[in-house]
Amino acid sequence: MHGTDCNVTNFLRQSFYLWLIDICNVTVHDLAHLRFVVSEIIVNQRATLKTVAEACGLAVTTVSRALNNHDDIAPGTRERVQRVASDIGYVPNREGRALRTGQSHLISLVVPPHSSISGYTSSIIFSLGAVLRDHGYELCALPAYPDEDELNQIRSIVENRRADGVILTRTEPQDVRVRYLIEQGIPFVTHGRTELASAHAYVDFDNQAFAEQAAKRLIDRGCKRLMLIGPPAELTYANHMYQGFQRAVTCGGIDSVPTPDDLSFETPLASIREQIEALMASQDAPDGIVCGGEFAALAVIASLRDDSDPSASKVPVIAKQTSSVFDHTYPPIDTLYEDIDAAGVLLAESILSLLRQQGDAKSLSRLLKPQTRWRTDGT
Amino acid sequence: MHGTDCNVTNFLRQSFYLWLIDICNVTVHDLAHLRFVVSEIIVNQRATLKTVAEACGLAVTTVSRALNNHDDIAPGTRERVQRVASDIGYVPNREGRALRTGQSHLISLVVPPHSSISGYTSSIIFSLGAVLRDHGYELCALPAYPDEDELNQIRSIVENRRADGVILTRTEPQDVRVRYLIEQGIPFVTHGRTELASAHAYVDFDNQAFAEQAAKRLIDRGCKRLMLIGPPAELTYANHMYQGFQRAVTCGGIDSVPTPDDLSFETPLASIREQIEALMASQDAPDGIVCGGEFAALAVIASLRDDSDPSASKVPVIAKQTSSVFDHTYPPIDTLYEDIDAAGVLLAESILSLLRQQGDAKSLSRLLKPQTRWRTDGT
DNA sequence: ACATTAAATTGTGTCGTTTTAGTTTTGGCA
DNA sequence: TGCCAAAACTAAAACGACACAATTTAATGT
Repeated sequence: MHGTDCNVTNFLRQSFYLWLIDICNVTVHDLAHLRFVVSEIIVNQRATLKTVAEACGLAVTTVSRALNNHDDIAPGTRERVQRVASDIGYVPNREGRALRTGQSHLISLVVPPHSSISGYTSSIIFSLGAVLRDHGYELCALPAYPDEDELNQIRSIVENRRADGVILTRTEPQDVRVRYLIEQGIPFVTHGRTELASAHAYVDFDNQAFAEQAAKRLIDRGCKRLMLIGPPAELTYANHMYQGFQRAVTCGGIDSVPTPDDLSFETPLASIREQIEALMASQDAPDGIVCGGEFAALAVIASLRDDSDPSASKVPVIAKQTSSVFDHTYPPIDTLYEDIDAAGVLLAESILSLLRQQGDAKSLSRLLKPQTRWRTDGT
Repeated sequence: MHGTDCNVTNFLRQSFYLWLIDICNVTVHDLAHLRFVVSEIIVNQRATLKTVAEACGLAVTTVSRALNNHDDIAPGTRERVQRVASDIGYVPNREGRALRTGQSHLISLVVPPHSSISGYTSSIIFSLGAVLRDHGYELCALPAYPDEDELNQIRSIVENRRADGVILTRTEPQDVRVRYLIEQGIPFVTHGRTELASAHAYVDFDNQAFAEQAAKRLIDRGCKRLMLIGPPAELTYANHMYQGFQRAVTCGGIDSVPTPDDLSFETPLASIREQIEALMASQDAPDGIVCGGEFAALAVIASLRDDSDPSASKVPVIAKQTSSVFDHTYPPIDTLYEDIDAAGVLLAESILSLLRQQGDAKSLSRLLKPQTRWRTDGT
C-alpha cells in the first residue's frame, strides 16, 4: 500500500517525469513537487485538487477555479489544468464538494412497492439513471414502505438534505408529498399529475387519451356495454382514465358497466379473476373491457376463457402495454403502448433543468401520447 | 430564513427554555449557550454535532463519541446525549462523516438493462433497499450500459469510492468484475455464482434443482423429448440449469432436443416465437419444454397455440415463476417459484455483514430452493 | 496528605472542496 | 520612471464528523 518497492523501472520512472515536465510545463527546480505527485500517483491514492495543483505548480484554489471554468483564470492555464486533471485521472470527491456546497449530486427516486406495470421500476431506473449519470448525478432508490406515512419518507430526504432533487411516482390529486415539496422549495418532478393549484414539473402519460382511444376502438368493434379497469381510485390518473372512457362511451351512445369499487388493475390477480368471473355470469356482464394494467389484463383474459359460457371468451379486451408481452400472448389483443423509457428520460431532463434553475414548472410539464398497437382486424 | 421576527410567543420561548434546562440538566449560567441552541433551532437549520454539544453543555467530540457508543463516555452522559440528539432531531451529515471516515454509507446496485425476469429489478431494489435503509445505508442504482465495458463501470465505483459496497447481478463463470472486486478488496455480494477459485459472498437460486425438478415433472407426465430454454450462455447459471436438466433426462432415460444457439429466454420474444414455430414443424420437435424465463414462457405458449398442428398446443411447458402471472394465465401450467424478495433480503444481510467485517465469504453464501407450483393434474 | 492510576472529557487537526477577500503580476499610459 | 487599473492568481476560512493526543477529574493506594 505504501510506496514500498513499487517495481517501477527506471525507464518508466524517467518517461513519467518527462511526461510530467512536458504536460505541466515546469522547470527543473520544481522536481521536488513532481516527486510529490509521482509518489502520490504511484501509491495509488486518489488524485485530489492538491495533487493536480502540485502537478501544475499552481495553488489549489486556482485549480478549483480552472476546473470550474471561472473566468478569472487565464484560458491557457485553464486548458492546461484541465488536461493535467484528466491525465492523472482526477475525479472530484463527491463528499468534499457536497460538504462545501451542500449539493450531494444525488437524486432520490421514490420506488413504489408494487408496480402493476410490468418492468416499470426497471425501465424508469434505467433510463432515468443513465441520463442523470451522464450529467454527474447519481440515482438513489428509496423504497416507499407501504405502511409508513408517505410524507415522513419524503421529509427525511428533505430535512437531512439526502438528495438534491426528488422523483415521485403514483401521484394523487391532493398529494401531500407534492404539497410539502413545493412548500420546501425542493426541486422535484412527478411522474403523474396532481390537482394542486400551484404548478409543478411533471411528466405524465395521457391516460385520458388512452382510455378514450381504447373505448372507441371497442365501440368500433361493435361493443355495446363497456367496462373500465383503471388504477386505484386515489391516484390522479384514475380520474383521467375515467374521463376519457366516459367521453368515448357518451359519444358512441352506448352503455358502460360501473366498475366494482374494489376492482382496479392493482387488485390481486386472484381477486380480479373471481370478480370478472362473477361479473360475466351476471346480467351486468360487459361485452368489452378496457384495462390499464398489463398483468391485470392477462388475468382478465384468463378469466374470460375460463368462463363456462363460451361467448365470454369472445369479449374483447384492450390493454395498456408497457412491455412486449402482448406481442406474444395468444390470442392477440389490441393494446395501446406507454413508453416508460421515454418518461424516464424526460423526468431526468426535467429535474436537471430544475437543478440548473432553468425553466419554470410550466415549461417542464410533458404529456406523452399512447401509441396504438392494434392486432385484431377490428371486427 | 434568518432569525428575523420568528413570532414565537413568550410562553413558548419560556417553556422551550424550561424544556431545554430539564433535558440538558444545565444550570443558569449556561443560558448563553441555550440561547445559541434556541436560535439555531428556531432558524430551522439542521442540527449538527455542534448544536447537540451546545445543548448538552459538552464538547463536540464528547457528543460524537457518545452517539457512537464509545465506552469512554459515562453511560449516563451517553444516554443524555442520545436523548437530546433525538429530541432536537439530529441526523448525522452523510458528507461530513464520509469525508472523515471514507465511508459513504452508499451501496451500489448494478442494474441490468433488460431483465427477462418480470419485476426482478423492482423486487430486488425494494427488498434490498428496505433492509439497507434500516441499517443506515442507502441504495444507489447504477444502470449498466450494455455497450460500455462492464468492468469500467465497476472500476469507477471503486476508484472514486462512490460506494462502500457493491451488489452485482448476472454473474459469469469467469466474471471479470468479480475478479476485480476481489483484487481490490471491496465488499461485494453477487446475485448468482461464479466459477472462480476464490470464494466470495453470493446469493443464488438453485437453478440446477429448478431444471431437474421441472424436467422430472415433464418426464412423469410422459414426455420423451425435452427441450430447455435457459439464460444466455455466458451467465453462470446457464450451465447450472443445463446440468440439472441433463441429469433428469439421463435418469429418466429419455431424449433431449438441443437448444438452438441463439435461443435463450432473453432472446427477443418475436424471435423466440419464430424459432419455436420452426422447431415444432421440424422432425426434432420436442414434446415438452422447460423455460427459465416468465415472458419467454408466455411467448413459447403463444407459439405452440399458434402452430398449425393442433397437437403442438398439447406440448406442456414448465416455467420459472417470479411473479403471479402464471396463477392467472390460461391454460394453467406447472411452474417453479423463485422468490426474488427473499434474495434481496439475503443480499442486504450479506453486504451488511461484510461491511461490519463479520463472517467470511463461505458463511455468506446462500442457495435458495425452488418451490413447486404444480397446476395440472400431472398427466 | 500525596502519588498513581483509571475514567471522562476536551482541543486540535484532518478529510476535499469552494468562497471570500485578498495579493501579486502585467500592461497601458502619462 | 512611476502610477493605476485590470488580470491572474493565492491564502485562509469555512463545511460536519471524527480520530488522536492531551488534558482534566475522580478514585484508589500508601
